[in-house]
This record gives sequence, structure tokens and C-alpha cells, in this order.
Amino acid sequence: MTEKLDVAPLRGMRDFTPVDWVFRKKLLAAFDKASTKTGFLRYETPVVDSYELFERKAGEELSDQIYEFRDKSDRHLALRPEITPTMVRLYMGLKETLPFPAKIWSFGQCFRYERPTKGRYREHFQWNIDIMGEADVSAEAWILFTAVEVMKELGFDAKDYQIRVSSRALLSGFLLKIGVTHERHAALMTLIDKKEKVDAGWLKEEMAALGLTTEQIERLFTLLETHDAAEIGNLVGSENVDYQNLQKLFSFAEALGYREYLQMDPSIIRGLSYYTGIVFEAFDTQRQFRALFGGGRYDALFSRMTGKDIPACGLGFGDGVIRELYTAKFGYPETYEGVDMIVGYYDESLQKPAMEFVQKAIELGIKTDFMLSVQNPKKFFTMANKRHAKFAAYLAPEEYAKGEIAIKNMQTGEQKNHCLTELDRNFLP
RNA sequence: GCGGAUGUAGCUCAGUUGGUUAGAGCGCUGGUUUGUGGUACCAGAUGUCGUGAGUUCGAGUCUCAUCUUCCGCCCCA
Repeated sequence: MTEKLDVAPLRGMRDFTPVDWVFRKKLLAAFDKASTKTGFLRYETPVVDSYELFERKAGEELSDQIYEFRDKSDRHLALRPEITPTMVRLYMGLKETLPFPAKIWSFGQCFRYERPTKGRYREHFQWNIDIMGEADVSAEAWILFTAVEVMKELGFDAKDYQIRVSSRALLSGFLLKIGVTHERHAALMTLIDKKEKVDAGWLKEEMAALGLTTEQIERLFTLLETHDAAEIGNLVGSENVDYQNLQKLFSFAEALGYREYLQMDPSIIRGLSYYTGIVFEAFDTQRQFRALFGGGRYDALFSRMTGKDIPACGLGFGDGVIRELYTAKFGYPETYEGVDMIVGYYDESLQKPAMEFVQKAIELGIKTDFMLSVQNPKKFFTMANKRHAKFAAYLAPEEYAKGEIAIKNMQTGEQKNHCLTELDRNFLP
């Protein structure tokens, strides 16, 4: 006996049903449209790559959250946890052929073995845009501009979300300035990254445990809690080049029309250790969800991975959180996509004439579904409803004898006969 | 990895201190109407009660294990 098939996907993995596809299509269209509008070129890389590639990128022991395996030739492989390493590989092979600086984008699935929660899976699709070969902060400005365009496409504005901007370089410089040596920066940044979530007292104790003096901690906190640009300038010195870069980013954002989306927030760090300069994260205004997207400048990554010094910055935007935000604002689509027209027929002798009619309609660009077998009228119009067809065209002997087909508007119930062979773009009543 | 909940029809859920053939609404199928859907009325089928063991005369209900989903912690895209 055949055992019952378990229809659920694996833990943390998602099926995209025809209903899910309605939102997914919208999201993809937004990414595609915005990236194309701002001049990015699309690429796509395999989901599987050598383990060594990801190891090289990490520059250290890889997280145990990576999906890794050996293939039949005993090659050590991994499912990509993010797109950046494969993008670097692709770019290195392609860079002489691409315009410079190169603006490229991709949308692909990434895997991470971890505990799933709502909006967080073991697999997700991520939109990535990167600019290679440009050290100026205009690159960051251009990346964020594109992300804002995506959000506009989806129907979100500055009331819905905000992009918090900071600079790792600025923070690092500040730490040195107040006398915190380099080797403690990484551990400290990990702590600062938690700031939103934990108690300030606990955070200060942890910082003290790292050897910071009370005065250093207080000065650091003053910076972290300052969201005013001029104020930050006073703290780090307005001649500070990282500070000037942040200022430039804000003025570019003004030129590109999205200044209202940006907030200065020195406590933004980003978990990934490869960021070197400006970093940013976007959150919904209610702070109900995790970050919508994030990114920044990672000038050191190429030299670490490839030995070539290439300045770069980029952004990653997953499909999980945006879906939650979209659902909260607009509601999630309840049903699958409809068609413009569905075509059915009364008996088998009409199958071929109906098919010829369908062919003409599809050639005109009408989204048309076709009943593959004979349907009596009752069944056919029920199917037309279920298929969410705007129009139902039914071929029966009486009409066929006159060279016509009955077309019914499913919303109004109005029905008219139409010539079977002469269709133009506006033949639907 | 740790702690806490959860799972019954396609969907949302009910199911009394363990007791005969497991229920509702929506949806589905058929009919009222053999050339016309949505509304109405009538009828029907929903099912290994997440899975596997155990206790019991008897388990959807109790025990154990396991899996899923969800919520914290950890981690992070």
C-alpha cells in the first residue's frame, strides 16, 4: 500500500502557491522595474557554489548555519547563505566587460540552517544590488535611491518606513579618539548592535567588562543616542572625513528626493563584519518587524577575497519582512490571478473552432484560458467564476451555425454574440 | 541549541470527568434548471483526530517519544 504523501514542505521551507504568486510577482516586478530604472544590470548565479568561496569571504570559521554537503565527486559544496560571495566571483570574471563603475543586481534564493520564526525561514529570496569600483558616497546614495524606488512601486512612503544610516568608520574613529584601542572594536560593535533590544544598564556593564572606563562609556552613549547630524559633528569633529561622507550622503539624498526617508542613527552596525564605511538599515515606522533591507560599504571585501582592491557597496532586501509589512498595510492577496477570458464549447465538434478562436485572442494579447474538454453551459460558467475570468466565451451549435460565439461579461451578466473569426483588440464587450 | 504553546474535513474551528457509527460554518460535488455562473432551496462526500508506541474492556480525549507551526532566548539576511 502507498503511504499517504506528506504535502507540507520541509521545515523552514516555503511553497509558493498560485495565490502566493500574486504578491511574489508584484515584488519581483518592483525590483525589476526600480533596478532597471536606475541603470542596474541583472545577473544570476547558481545557488550551489564551492564551500571554499564562502569560507574565503568570511575570512574566518564559517557559521554552522551554512548548508554544506559533498557531491558524488566528493567536492565540498554549499548552498549560498547570501548572494555577495558569488557576486564577487561573477564580477571578477566579468569586470573587464562591464561598464565602470559596475551597477548590477540579482534576485535569488539563499539558505541558512536556523530556527524558523514568522517571516524568517531557512530559505529566502533576496534582492541584491551592488556598485563596484566607486569609492564616492554617491554610490551609497544611488543604491538607497533605487531601494526607495522599489518601496514606492510597492506603495510605501516615508510614513511607512525609515532608513537609518550610520558609519562604521565614523564609530571606529570615534572609539579611537576616546581611547578605545582597535582590538576591542569588533566585540564592542557586537554589543552596540544589540542596543535597541537590551537594557542600557546591562549594556554598560558589558562594556565595562571589555575594559572601557565609565567616562568612555558615557561618551560613547552620548554619540549613540545622538540623531542630529550637527551634534554628531561636534562630537567627532566636523573635519572628520567619515562625518563629511555622512553629510554628503544626506545632501545627495536631498538631490535625489528621498531625504525624508533618512535618519542618522549611530547605533546601526549591521551584523556582517565586512562592512567598512557607511551602513544602513530600513525599518517600518511602527518598529513591528525586523529590518526590511540593509547594506553599506564593504571596501575591504574584494581585497580579502581576491587580492584586488575594489571599492564596493551594496544592499540586500529579503522577501520575508516586506511580505509582512505589505500584508499589514494592504492585506495579503486572497486568491490567484484571474484571466481576461475563458473559452468553452458545447460539444466535441466545436473543440477545434473554439481553439482557433482562442488562438486569435491570445495573439491579440488577451489573457485567455481554454477548457480542454467539452463543458455543458452550467459547468462552464461555474468554471469561469472559479477561474476569475472577466469574460466567458462559449461556443454552442446555434451560434456556430451563424459563425458567431457568445461572449458574456461575468461582472454585469450581459451577453452578446461576436463574430467567431474577426477579432480586433477591443472585441470584448 | 534552550524554554513555552500548538496540531481534528480543502479552510476557520467545536468536541463535556476516557464511552456506541467524529461535528458546525465556509468551500466542494450533484440536483431543483439536459443552452448560462454569482443568489436561494434540497441532497451528498468530507477525516488513519500530525506520526509512532503505551495505559485501558474502550483513547480525538490520559502517558511517552517524534515531527510541524507559533512565541520568547541565542543568532542573524
